[in-house]
Amino acid sequence: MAETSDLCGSRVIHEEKIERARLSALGSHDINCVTRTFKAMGDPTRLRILWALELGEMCVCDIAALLGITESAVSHQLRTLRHLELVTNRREGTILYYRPNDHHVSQLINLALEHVRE
Amino acid sequence: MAETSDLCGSRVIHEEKIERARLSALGSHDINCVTRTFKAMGDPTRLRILWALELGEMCVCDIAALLGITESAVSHQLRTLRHLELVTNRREGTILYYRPNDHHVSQLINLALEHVRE
DNA sequence: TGTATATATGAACATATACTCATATACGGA
DNA sequence: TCCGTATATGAGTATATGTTCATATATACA
Repeated sequence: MAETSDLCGSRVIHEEKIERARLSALGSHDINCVTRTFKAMGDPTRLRILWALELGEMCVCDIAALLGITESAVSHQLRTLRHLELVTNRREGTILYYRPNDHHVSQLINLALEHVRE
Repeated sequence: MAETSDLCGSRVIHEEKIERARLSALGSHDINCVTRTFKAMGDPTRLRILWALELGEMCVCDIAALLGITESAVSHQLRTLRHLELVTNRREGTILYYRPNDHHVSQLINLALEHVRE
């Protein structure tokens, strides 16, 4: 039976495991960035936008028509995705064409699909 | 200049892009499952738990000590991760040892890390 | 310069969710 | 069977977040 000690008000059964985990733990910056990325992809509207853009660039009103929601809602979500550098855009007159920013987006979605379909 | 038509109250500029996206869109079941998976990984507490477990199985109170939160909070989050089959456990007496359920978990985190570090 | 189109943004509201606290369950040992 | 340990669960609460509505900005064209 493992020894039980007490640290910071928490019971600690396997100190060496905790120490090992503490040493390889991600820094708060990494945690925040990765968390925000996953959170962004963890919303049905944003996930459907990202998946659609993998087929090719689309403008805001087309995405709105595809998803059946307002252009304002799409624009808000695109801002979130832009700030996380998950999408980027190019302007042609008054129209903004959005596309995925890098190949990680589709890789992440396909990995998650593999997971849930297994 | 592209033609503008109207469908279901939304402006539609590029009907063929919308149709193409509609045909390859993910079904609502896939969307729900993938969304829940990303949402689960989009929380700092759960992400730190998943990352720690990649080093080897840990029990609830060790995780609580590592993260500096209550065992109740850890247990609640582990339930979420269990239901999504992101983690699994084995019992040894009264102690439950948790570990990642499959290799997708670390692949997803490492991909996201690549993205935010680029 | 004035108007129309396409998108962005701010505030407000309704819902979702992460944690806490209290309590319940599961297992081992006396 | 009674007690202690380890974990699970339910209700409540504070915070976060997705959408809507109203308004602002940017570009094209007359």
